[in-house]
Amino acid sequence: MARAGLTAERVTLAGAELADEVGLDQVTMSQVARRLGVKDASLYTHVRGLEDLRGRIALLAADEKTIGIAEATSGRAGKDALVAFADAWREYAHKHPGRYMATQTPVQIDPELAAKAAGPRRAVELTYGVLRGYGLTEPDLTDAVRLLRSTFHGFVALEAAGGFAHERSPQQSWVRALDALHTLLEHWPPPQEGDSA
Amino acid sequence: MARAGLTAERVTLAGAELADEVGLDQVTMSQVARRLGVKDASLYTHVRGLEDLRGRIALLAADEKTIGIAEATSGRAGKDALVAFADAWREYAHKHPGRYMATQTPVQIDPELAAKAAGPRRAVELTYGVLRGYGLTEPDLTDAVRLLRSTFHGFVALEAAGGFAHERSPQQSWVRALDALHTLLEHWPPPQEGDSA
DNA sequence: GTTTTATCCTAGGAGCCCTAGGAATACAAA
DNA sequence: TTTGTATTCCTAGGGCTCCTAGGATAAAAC
Repeated sequence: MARAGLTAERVTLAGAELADEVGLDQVTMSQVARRLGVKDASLYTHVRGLEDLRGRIALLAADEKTIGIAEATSGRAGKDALVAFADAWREYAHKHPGRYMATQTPVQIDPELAAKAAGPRRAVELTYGVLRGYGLTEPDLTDAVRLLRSTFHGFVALEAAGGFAHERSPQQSWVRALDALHTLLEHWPPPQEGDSA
Repeated sequence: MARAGLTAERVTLAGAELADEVGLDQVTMSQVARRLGVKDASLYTHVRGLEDLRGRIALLAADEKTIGIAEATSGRAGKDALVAFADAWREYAHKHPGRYMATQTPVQIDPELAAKAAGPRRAVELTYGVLRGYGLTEPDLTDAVRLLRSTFHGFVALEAAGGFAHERSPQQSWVRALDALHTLLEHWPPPQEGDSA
C-alpha cells in the first residue's frame, strides 16, 4: 500500500481545518485520521496523542495570527497601527474559529516544541511596537499591553460565544472600542490613590 | 438498594465541582456518576446528556457570578462600583475556574432552561447600572458595556491560560487597568472620523 | 541488490456516551 | 394496612473514542 506521506505538520493542519469546520472539540484522532485517509493508529507516529495535537494546533494558530498582525501593522504607526493590529486579530478569530479557540485552552505544550514556535512571544513584541508611539514607559507599558490584549481577546471570545445579543452590531461597538482605547492610550492615567490596596 | 436522591440540580452541582477540581473537559458522565455513587445510566433520568449537563453548569456559573457581582456592587457608585464589579468578576473566575470556563463555550442551551436562569441577562443589566454614574447615553452606553465585559473576560481568560508570563504581577496590571477604564469612562470619546469605514 | 529504517497496518483493551428494558423503591389512594 | 402507580436506579449492550503492541511493507542507505 502506498504511503500517505504524513508528517506532524500535515496532521496538525488537518486537525486545524477540522477545528474550523466542525468545532475544536470535534477534533478527534479518528476524525483527523479519516480526513487523511489513514487509520487512527498511524497518527501516533507523528503526534504523541490528542493533547499533543491540540497543543500543536494552538501553536500553529498563534504563529498564523502573529504573521497576519505583523503584515497588517508593518509601516503603520499611532492609531493606524492600533486599528490594523486589532482588526487583524479579530479577523483571524473570525476566519479560523476552531484554531483560535485552541489558543485559549490552558494546555501543556511540549516545551521543545514551544521553543521552536515564535508566535506567542513575537505577538507580545508586536503589541509593544504598537504602543511605541504613545510615549508610555514601564511599568505602564506592560499594563497597557495586557489591557489591549485582554480587550481584543475578550471581545472576540464574547462575540464567538454569542455574548452580544443586543441589536447594535458588534462591528460598530468594535470600532468605538478602538476609538476609546486610542484615547485612553493618549491619556494614560497616573497611579491612583488606593492602588496598592 | 436505597436511592441516591438525585435531581438535576445535584447532578449539575457535582459536575460543577468536578469542573473546578479537575478541569471542565474532565467532566464526563461516568466521572459525575462515580462522584455521586451511582451508575452513569442513572444520570439520564435527570439530565439529557453531556451537552445538556455542560449547559446547566454554564447557567449555574452565570447565576452565581451575577449574584456575587450584585452583592459586591450594591450600594456603591462611580469608581467604587466599577472596581467592586470587576473584582467580583475576577474573583469568581479564580475561585471556580471550571465553572467559569463552562460559560465560555458556545453551547446550545435548552431555551426553556435558559429562560428560567436570569443570570446572563441580569449580569448585563448590572453592567449598565455601574455605568449609570458616568453620564453616557446610547449607543455609547452599549458600546461601553461591551468594552468593559470584553476587558474583564479577556483579562481573566488570558490569566487562566497563562498568558501573563512577564514578571509584573497580574494583580498590579489589573488595578491599573481599572484605573484606566475609569478614566476612559469619564472621558468617553465622541465618534471619530473614518468610524463608518 | 541487500540491509536498514521508517511508515502504516491489524488487533485489541479500556473508557466513554447513550438507549432499552427490568427490578426495586417511594408514594397515593382505598 | 394493603394495594396500585410512578419514578428511580439498575443491568446489559452497541458504537465510538484513545492508545499500545507487534507485524508487514514501502522507502532510503549502502
